[in-house]
Amino acid sequence: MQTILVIDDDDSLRDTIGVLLEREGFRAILAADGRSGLDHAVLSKPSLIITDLRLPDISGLEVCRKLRSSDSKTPIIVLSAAGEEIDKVLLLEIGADDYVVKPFGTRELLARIRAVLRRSPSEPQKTISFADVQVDLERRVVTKKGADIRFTPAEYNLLTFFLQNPDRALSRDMILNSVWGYESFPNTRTVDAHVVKLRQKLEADPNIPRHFITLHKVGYRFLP
Amino acid sequence: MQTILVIDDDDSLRDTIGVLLEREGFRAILAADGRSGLDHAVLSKPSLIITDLRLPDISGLEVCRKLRSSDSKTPIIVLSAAGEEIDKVLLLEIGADDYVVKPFGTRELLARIRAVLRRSPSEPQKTISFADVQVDLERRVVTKKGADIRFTPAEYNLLTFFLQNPDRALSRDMILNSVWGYESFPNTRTVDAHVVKLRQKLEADPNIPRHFITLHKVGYRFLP
DNA sequence: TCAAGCTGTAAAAGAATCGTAAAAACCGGC
DNA sequence: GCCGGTTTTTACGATTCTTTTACAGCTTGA
Repeated sequence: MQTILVIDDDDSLRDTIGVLLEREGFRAILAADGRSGLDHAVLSKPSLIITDLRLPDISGLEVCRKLRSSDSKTPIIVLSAAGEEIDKVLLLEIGADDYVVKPFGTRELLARIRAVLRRSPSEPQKTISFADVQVDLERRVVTKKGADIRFTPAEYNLLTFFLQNPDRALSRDMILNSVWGYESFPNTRTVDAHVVKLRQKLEADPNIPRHFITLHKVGYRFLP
Repeated sequence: MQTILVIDDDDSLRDTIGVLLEREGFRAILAADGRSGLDHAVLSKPSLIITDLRLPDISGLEVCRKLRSSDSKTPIIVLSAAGEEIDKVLLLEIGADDYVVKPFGTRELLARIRAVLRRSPSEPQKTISFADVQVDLERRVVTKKGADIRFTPAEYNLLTFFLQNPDRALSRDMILNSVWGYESFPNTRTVDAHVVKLRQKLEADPNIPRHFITLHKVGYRFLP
């Protein structure tokens, strides 16, 4: 799933865009000013950043500049109020990929977003995280509250499978097929044994699992 | 075939659009006011909804809001009279996907319809709903008025069986065969016991069932 | 109308599944 | 072959679900 960061100080507009994005299958991260926007840009590694030009602290232009000084790739769409003077050349020079004038319709904004994302194909996700847990798919390392946690290969495979299928009812057969492969068919309790390990290593209280949920007679469900 | 719901109080315009749509291979459902429009939206699960902004009872905006509160995906195109002011941000807020200003040509409307449908490809049915109840097949979750309701596996299986066979006389034997499998033949009262649970959890008044109907000496019938 | 047979329903009895630790089997490298 | 680590199986108490039971209230048709 692609993440989009929205920086705008207009609460209702920001939330509206957030809802719209989530409805369209994006993950939306919202920031009300330039500073926190930049923080989120670094922390969450969004696939796209949408920023208002006029922000309470740093201007949108400045946000672009700062972003570009550390990260040259993430595409940026700039929002500007109607009538606000926009120096298109300056914008593009600074590294904005597109701009949209308020007020705009869903169609227009989404079209711009899709166009920009299409031009800069997003790289496969390198890390996944939930709660206080981060999984670095490239280094194959799991950390909880910053501390490394060792996972055996089977545990790690099961964990990433859960992460890639959040909030879905997963039967033991589905899990065995996907994680263990079609050939091998170990006793079904194998899955349970491994889920226990995941809970012990990742749940705040393994007795009251909040992420790895049992679906009685069905299987399990992972909730981020 | 894709179904399109048209809500407009102008009889001739509504019928014109209906004819146009059918000529283009869509199934058209027509509603003259907001209330019946919402009813059709729930019952017929259209792929797209076209609604006038000004309606005799509920405004088009309100229709959008109500729709979005239960269903976030079905795209909406709003029609507005010429001169009528449209706040684009507001449209976006309530989740309209596009708008067309009257008077418009058939070509334009069709183009908008196709564009919107292209953006939201109809996915295989992942949820089933009736009245104020929604069943998410992928998450295996049942909600009533938005609130989660827990179902045991047998209850859930029975429920989905009813949902897939609405308005049909279902004998206890048919139900046992389909839901419990051919082998096992528990005492027939098992079905009754589970129907009781469904009623308790889903009927407004379990004493006066309106969805899970008893057919004396036969079995049951599910009415959406 | 009345009796015989159905159905509604709570609660008891009975089954099945799950959590979990610990034992057994496996596996690759030395 | 042995060793350390990993994976699978096993076993059993705890938990949850399913079926049966029992009785009251209904429906049906003579």
